[in-house]
Amino acid sequence: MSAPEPRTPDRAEEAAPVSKQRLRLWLRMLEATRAIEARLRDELRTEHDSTLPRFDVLAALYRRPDGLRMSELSAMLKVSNGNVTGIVERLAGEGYLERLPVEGDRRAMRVRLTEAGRARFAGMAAWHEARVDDLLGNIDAEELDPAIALLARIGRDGNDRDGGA
Amino acid sequence: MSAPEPRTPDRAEEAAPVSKQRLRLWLRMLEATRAIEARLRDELRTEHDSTLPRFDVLAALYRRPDGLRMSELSAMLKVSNGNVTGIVERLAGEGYLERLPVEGDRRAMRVRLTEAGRARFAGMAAWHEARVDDLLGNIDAEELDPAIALLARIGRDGNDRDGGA
DNA sequence: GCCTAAAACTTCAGGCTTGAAATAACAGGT
DNA sequence: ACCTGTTATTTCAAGCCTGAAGTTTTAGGC
Repeated sequence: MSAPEPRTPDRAEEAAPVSKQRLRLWLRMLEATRAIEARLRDELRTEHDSTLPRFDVLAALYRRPDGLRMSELSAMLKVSNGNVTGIVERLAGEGYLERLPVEGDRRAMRVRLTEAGRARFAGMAAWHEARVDDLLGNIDAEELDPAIALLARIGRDGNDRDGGA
Repeated sequence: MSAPEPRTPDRAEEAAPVSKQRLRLWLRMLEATRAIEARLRDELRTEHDSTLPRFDVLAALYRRPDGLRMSELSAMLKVSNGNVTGIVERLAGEGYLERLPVEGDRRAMRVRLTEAGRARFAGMAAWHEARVDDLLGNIDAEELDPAIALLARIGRDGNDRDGGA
């Protein structure tokens, strides 16, 4: 119990290394993702005076000229409702988006980019794409499709502990 | 093979799609990583009453019976010094690690797991490896090595904006 | 119309994270 | 011994994030 060693060399002679390799893959994923995120966050802060969460919100709204409800926004970004409340509040304070009432449902809020917000995001988006292209420059064209396909299979379906309860 | 690529006579004619693909790869990386992180964080919280940052600190210290200095710890985990201060404070409060003076340098702090900390991590580590193995169960054995190799090339070397200044 | 359950948000406490500023201690030169 | 610059660490403000609890409004059943 004190050391995570391969316990049963008899039957699981091949299963153990594979699980180790999966763990290694996971650590590399984390490492790579965090390195790039750190880079983007830093430059977003120093050169664009913004943050990744703000960028994500602007990006989601940019393709929706009519805006989104708070709950749609949080579902799309996969963050909690309360989280979106705060980010939207700050972005609205900065003049990049506006909150509108939803006709027929006084509980709901529709949130939409202002013109300033559209212009703001357009500038950041071009920078962002170029920057990501550069940071992933190591990956050649023919490697992209397979890598995308592989990652698309991770974290989606029911790899639940209970095989499908 | 899947995309009918013309032979790109012009310079920018191929650069654009590749950069789009790199962006797509980045978004998939983010998506997959966040999905798994969310899963692990949730179960770590509900089933082990802990968090990912705490787990990371315990993991780093587990392989170092003599402990680590605060600065070594933050360098290893690639987070700020101030961040580590807080996490270590909480873990020490919970009795899982202890802070010792460093002989010959009264500025420095050595941090080491207690016996309770070792036992605590040993339990979580087995769970963690099994859980990651399950969450990445979609990835077959023969895909692991190439994927690991590809990710190892991301986020490391100088893909800096200034090509080598 | 009234009641209850559900939905859309917000608020809050607690924790994580960073970058900047503050403290304390060391190291080297004079 | 005294400065000066550097190193190790903590402190702090601000933001991000979650899950839980609270508010207001809607929808459905009666």
